[in-house]
Amino acid sequence: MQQMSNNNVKPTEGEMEILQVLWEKGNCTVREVHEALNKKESGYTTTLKLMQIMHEKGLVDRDTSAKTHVYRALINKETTQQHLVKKMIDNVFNGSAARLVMQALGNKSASKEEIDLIKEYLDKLENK
Amino acid sequence: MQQMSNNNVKPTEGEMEILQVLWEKGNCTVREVHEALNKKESGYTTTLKLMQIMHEKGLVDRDTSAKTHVYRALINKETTQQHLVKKMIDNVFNGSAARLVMQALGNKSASKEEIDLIKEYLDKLENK
DNA sequence: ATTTGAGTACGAAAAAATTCGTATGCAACA
DNA sequence: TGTTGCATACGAATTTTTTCGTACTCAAAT
Repeated sequence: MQQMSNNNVKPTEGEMEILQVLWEKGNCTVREVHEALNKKESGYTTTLKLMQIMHEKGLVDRDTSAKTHVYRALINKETTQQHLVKKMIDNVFNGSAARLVMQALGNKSASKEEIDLIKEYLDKLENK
Repeated sequence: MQQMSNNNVKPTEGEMEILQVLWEKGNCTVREVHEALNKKESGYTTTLKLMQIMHEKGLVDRDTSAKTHVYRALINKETTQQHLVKKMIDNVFNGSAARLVMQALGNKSASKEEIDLIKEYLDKLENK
């Protein structure tokens, strides 16, 4: 079979950084990804290898028709984020979403714009 | 010196689980921790070893006056949570606290009470 | 035609994290 | 006095993740 649900696959931290770039920029070459996350100490082939492994795991797909391959994320951004957030809520905030939220806001000095955005969102949430 | 700020130390995932228990329950023996997180496949000495390593790293302290040692977390819960949240925001939500918040709320169907709590909190945040 | 540069493939080393086996101490108790 | 049960200590094996070295290919420029 090609590959069944890969939603059970848990990306490592390094893989997450790469997925991040792919989600952000859309399709990318290895070099583009490597430059986007300009890790101080880490060679090009490291990024390459990581992306090859991700391909084996079914986390990304790639177009190999040209010499320089082009990668794209296969797993869903929102779903993956959701998993991670849920894990953090359980794991770090004893299951309380509210506590995570406050921590996130208090700490990160969110801008007024961001805060308004969130309020709006909360209103919508409440009215349904 | 005793030990300087250990806030640079980044707990591993396994260590986080243990810290969680220590923060929750206060001081604990190894057995108590091991039972609290009843990992399916993982022996008692694994938990013991992990906690010993955490002691070396300065993540926990322990009272060895009795035969059965009693551990307590040395690093601060809020500070640690803050670090983790910040990392997640940067790493997974492209620096947007708001996006993490919405993900956390949308997903976890927070109760009306929780939502109100958060709104209140936001108002306070905005007014200073 | 050669050289050069940018790309992939991939084994294997290195580093990090987890897990376990076994030695040993000690206290309770049969 | 054993013997049994829980506890620590700790080296070492295992597993997971990251990193790199090197070989090979191909196209473009010399």
